[in-house]
Amino acid sequence: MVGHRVRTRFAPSPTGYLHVGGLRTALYNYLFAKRMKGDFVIRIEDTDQSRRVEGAQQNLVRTLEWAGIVADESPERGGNFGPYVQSERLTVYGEYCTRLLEDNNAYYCFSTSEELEENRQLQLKQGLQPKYNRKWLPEEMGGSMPSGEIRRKLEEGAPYVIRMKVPDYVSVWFEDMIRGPVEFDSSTIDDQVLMKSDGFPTYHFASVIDDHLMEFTHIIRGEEWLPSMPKHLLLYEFFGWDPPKFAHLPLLLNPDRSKLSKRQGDVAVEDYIRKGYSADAIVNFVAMLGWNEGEGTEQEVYSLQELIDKFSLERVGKAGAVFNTEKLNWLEKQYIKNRPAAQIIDTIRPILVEELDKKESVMRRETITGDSYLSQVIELMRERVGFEHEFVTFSSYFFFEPETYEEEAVKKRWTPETNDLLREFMTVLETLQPFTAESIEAALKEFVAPRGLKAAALIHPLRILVSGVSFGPSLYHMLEVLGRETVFRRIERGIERIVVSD
RNA sequence: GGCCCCAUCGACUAGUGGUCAGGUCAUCACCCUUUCAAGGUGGUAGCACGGGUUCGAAUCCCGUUGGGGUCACCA
Repeated sequence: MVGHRVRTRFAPSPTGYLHVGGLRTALYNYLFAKRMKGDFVIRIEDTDQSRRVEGAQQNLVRTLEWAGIVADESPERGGNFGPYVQSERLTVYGEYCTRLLEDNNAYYCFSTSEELEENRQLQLKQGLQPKYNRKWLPEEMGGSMPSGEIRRKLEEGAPYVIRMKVPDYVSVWFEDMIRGPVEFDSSTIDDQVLMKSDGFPTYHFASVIDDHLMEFTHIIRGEEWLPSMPKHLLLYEFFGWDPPKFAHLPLLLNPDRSKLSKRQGDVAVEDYIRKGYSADAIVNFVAMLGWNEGEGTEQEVYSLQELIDKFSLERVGKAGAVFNTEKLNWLEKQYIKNRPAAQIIDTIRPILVEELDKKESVMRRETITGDSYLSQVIELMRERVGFEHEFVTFSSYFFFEPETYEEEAVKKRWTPETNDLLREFMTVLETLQPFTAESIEAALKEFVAPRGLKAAALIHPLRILVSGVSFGPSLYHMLEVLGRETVFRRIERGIERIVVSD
């Protein structure tokens, strides 16, 4: 393996959406491969036809690519080690299975599921660890089944599975890149099914064969696979292959520290995309769940390229990490604060257009969907939104007339004189040249001073009339962006509609 | 239950024998301020426990406890 080009893989089964844990596994595989100037491969593990979901494979790849994780080899891109879908590699598994059979490392098993279950219950009742009873282990392999009986069943066409013969009492050892040395005793392992009765291989069998044939140098996967390491290692031994290096990643956890699962929150990457999280933030966040650069840095925000430059398996932690989205929210804001306006416009304009199709606005559509207007809105709002779509929804008053006026705020900011003051101030605004934040501010202060009023006496009512709410960006800048015409319209309409309850 | 993995603030973590145990998120207070944010300053908060080893342990060893994973013809 030394000196070979690094090759890693992400091997999901196409059963639905991309799990955030899966995203992290894929990401670490990708980062490691790219860091080492190697190849990252996607292989589809569809050996369970019953769980197959139409379109899942395409969705998986699409979501990965959304995150910036692009495979060098995959079912859609091809490559020199294909096919990359296990259901298209059945003959390969058949050949290697035959080899195991011939070498007496595997055997036919005709036990029915009912029989197996019965046996399991019996062992449980006796206080034993449930384990296959090796009923069909042939005599010549140390079992009690005569070869004639096996041959008879085969000729009969009886359904069967093929099991690996796990040697008794050998110890299996390997060095995990994250956990260090791990040792197992073969006596605790069952004779794992390698080929199912439908002719498909099990995960254990197919993945070992493919990992070898596809020449992966490093297998980076979730910790839930650690207990099946002895089976896999034994298979490498049976075939006389050098196993790749292994790294078992700590799990992503629910708030209660159990394995991250549905029902305790969203686990699909697609869920987070739908909520408005960006690839930048999700990738950054998920990368930091288990990995960090180490001493000497306080960096929290990393681009994908920076992650590639700095990633190493040595700095992956061993303990599980709670998937707590508080920090993800903060990261999302960091990215919004720094993202070029043009890029934000690309994502919010379609959202805005959709809104405008649903709900008419008195504002000129070409203006409010234009680059110039939108980038002004973005600069005013980027430090105040949590998601990009909030540029449209949270600050809808930049696009639509306010329909209601925050009741509490009106109550707090209105005095009996307020409306008259507002009307007077409008005459000032009417002729103000130019209509800019600076000139509005100056005019307002000039208006207010001789009357012995504070600027706030006008500022708050103006904000409420124009936006409907008591919070938002700098009032002066907001008025400038909205423009004189809109500001006037809203003040006039607002004064009529505001109900001042004493 | 067997086997395996893990254990620093509420969360993510730095730390590899000598640190006032550091940072980020969240939280609290204050500052800034027309509001809301953003920003700034400060605070609350942690080495699961018990034994060793050592002049000295968050760091090394053992045990306990706790948590998790896994024990399929699913991956």
